Amino acid sequence: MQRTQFGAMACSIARTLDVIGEPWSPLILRDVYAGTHRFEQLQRGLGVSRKVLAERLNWLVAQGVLTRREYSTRPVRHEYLLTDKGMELCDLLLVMVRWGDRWTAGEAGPPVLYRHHACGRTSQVELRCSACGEPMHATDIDLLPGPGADSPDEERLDVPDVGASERL
Amino acid sequence: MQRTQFGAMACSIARTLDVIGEPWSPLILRDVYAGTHRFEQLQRGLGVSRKVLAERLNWLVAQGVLTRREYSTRPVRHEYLLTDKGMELCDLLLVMVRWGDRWTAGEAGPPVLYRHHACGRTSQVELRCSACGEPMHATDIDLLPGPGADSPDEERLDVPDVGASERL
DNA sequence: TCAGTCAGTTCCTTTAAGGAACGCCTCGAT
DNA sequence: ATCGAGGCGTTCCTTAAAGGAACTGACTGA
Repeated sequence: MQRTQFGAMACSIARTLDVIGEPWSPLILRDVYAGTHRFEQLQRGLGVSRKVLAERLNWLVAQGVLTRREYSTRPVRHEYLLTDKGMELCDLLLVMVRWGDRWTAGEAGPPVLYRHHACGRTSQVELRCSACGEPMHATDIDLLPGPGADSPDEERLDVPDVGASERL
Repeated sequence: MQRTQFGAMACSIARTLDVIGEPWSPLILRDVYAGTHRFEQLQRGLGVSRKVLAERLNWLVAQGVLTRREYSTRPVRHEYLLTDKGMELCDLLLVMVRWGDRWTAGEAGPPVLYRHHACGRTSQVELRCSACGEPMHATDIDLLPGPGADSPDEERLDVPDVGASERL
């Protein structure tokens, strides 16, 4: 498949995809978050091939999203736990859940409900502006080049410039 | 690659991935959101192969995330626009941006800034509970089986049961 | 008439996913 | 002590998908 590496792009979306964009990675994250920490359980629960699971776990550990913790010496056995970095990635899962619930759940309704500790109620996440606290959606936003933008280009805001050769 | 279909799983994350989980799809969505609507521009901006771009665009149109609008008869030319369903998917991009900015941007800082129309300030999205309005993160949540759950299993909450044969 | 634009499509090569088998270590029962 | 099962990978082969370049086809403008 010889897949393009997204990590080098000057775009936080591409760089996030570099970390969890591979097939299965978000589902592995979901299961670890939901309490499945061991290789065998993950493999059976997901139905993913052992080869891919091993690759993904190594990658996620290398990226600092998961940690490997020894839960048994002799034989040495590890389990996989979320780091802070990984736990924050789970916020992304919550937003995926909201969209999936809204647009793909259909008649049956959402397969999982989320109860908020603070208020004890079953609810969903909502996106709000960190500055004013009002709802903030993709429609309510202007894009501006930030300090990490790599090319002061015309109107191409977050389009990566990897090749940097054919400009046009 | 003979990839597993996620769409059939009883999990909103898996079903969302089925829609935009393929490589390039989120970046295509990003560019359409940022104002790139035509095949040629998308292809050049992303550096994706034309074959894959055509496949992805067809899929996203089929899923109702994008619409094809004719902007020229003779020759017939279409441009790609976000539907409401697609625009709501962009919320997901905003959350990816926040994580990417925080964990992958490094020294250079975020490549793109977001200005909130309502308050005019440059800010980020924040996740809050739709019921009580307080911050709501993956750490603040309990998972409960919902109406759309497919198997009243033990503790495996949102793990799909596609095989349904090997239970253990 | 000829180059150029735009949107795909086709073909070939390379790489990744699926899936099954195997390897290795250890514990527990016979 | 021997056998089987649990747990965690690794290896191998097949199949499918990504990359990339070339090609088609309908137009435009010089």
